[in-house]
Amino acid sequence: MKEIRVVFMGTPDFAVPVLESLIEHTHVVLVVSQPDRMVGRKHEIKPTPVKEVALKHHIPVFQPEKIKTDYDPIIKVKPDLIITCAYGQIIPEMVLQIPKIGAFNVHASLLPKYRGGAPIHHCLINGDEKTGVTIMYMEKKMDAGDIVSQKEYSIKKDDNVGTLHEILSQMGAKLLIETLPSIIEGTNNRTKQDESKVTFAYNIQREEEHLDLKDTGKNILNKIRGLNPWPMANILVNGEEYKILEAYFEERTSSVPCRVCEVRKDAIGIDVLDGTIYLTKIKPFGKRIMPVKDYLNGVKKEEVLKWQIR
RNA sequence: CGCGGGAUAGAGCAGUCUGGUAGCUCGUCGGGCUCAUAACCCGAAGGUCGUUGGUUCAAAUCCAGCUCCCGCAA
Repeated sequence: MKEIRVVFMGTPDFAVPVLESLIEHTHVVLVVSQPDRMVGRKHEIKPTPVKEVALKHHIPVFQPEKIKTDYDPIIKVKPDLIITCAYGQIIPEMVLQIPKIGAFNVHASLLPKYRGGAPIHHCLINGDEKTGVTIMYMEKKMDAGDIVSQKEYSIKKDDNVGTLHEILSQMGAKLLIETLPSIIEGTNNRTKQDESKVTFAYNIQREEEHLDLKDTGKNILNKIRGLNPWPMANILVNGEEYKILEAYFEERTSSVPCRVCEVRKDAIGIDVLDGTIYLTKIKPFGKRIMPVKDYLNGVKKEEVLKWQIR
């Protein structure tokens, strides 16, 4: 596959293993990534993770503001293949027609479930038992192309966004390399997505990060898991935003939602609809992430029992 | 020059306003109690109070610069 000329389009960490595999097995002639953005508190501009890898391997990088109108460099390198993974911009049909063999995408869900930018978060929030990765044809419509190959993953009880992200990005890279020979030979599978089973996983909105303590313990735990370690679920304590990273749940018949009912040695118990959520890892306002055990070393138990939670 | 919070023992914090012997809760180590323990009791080690300079008889504390961390906003 070394002679296959590939243009890779991707931006965040998730795309890095895919790019690295492509570099190892094919001839990556150009990397397309989002423009460098200001990140952090100061005016620091950081290259995207994908760009860093490209630079390390001395591969040219192209970072158009608008791929919709600005794609000449892709034409110039005469690619056989375009591979995308979490690029971050809608890619116009004109670009998809450039490569001789075709344009393919690596997506972190079992399509047609969870089209969109945050499939990992949504499968955890919904409490799914399995997810996976999909290699599919690129189409004008987002994540709607025909499926070439898929691989499933059984979600473990202690998986969160961080662990799934890691696992699925590796899995996606591996599946792509396994699938590539058939794509190059033209012997690959091509299955239409069942439109009746399509669901969407849009990016998480700021308001969705807030925990509804009148919900069931199970739903709340799923949400905590599905937002950990990024962007993190939160509650308001005395008007300040506390992030919740880990918790466990105990069922209880009589509970008054939103109230701190118990302070244990290493957990803070808050009543929800059908029991008590015990917080074990939090990020207090203005502080860093810490186990609740550490947090309790520095505050009085009585103060915690007086928390006004919303 | 976008706005704000912070840095004190391995961890989480108090002390700073009003300058005068370095504290609390944990953890660690040693000993005791116990059939036993993550429980309880006794004891110990562990800090140039982020960094540099200034004021002062005396600075964790007051003043100024710098570094790093954390939110918000982008």
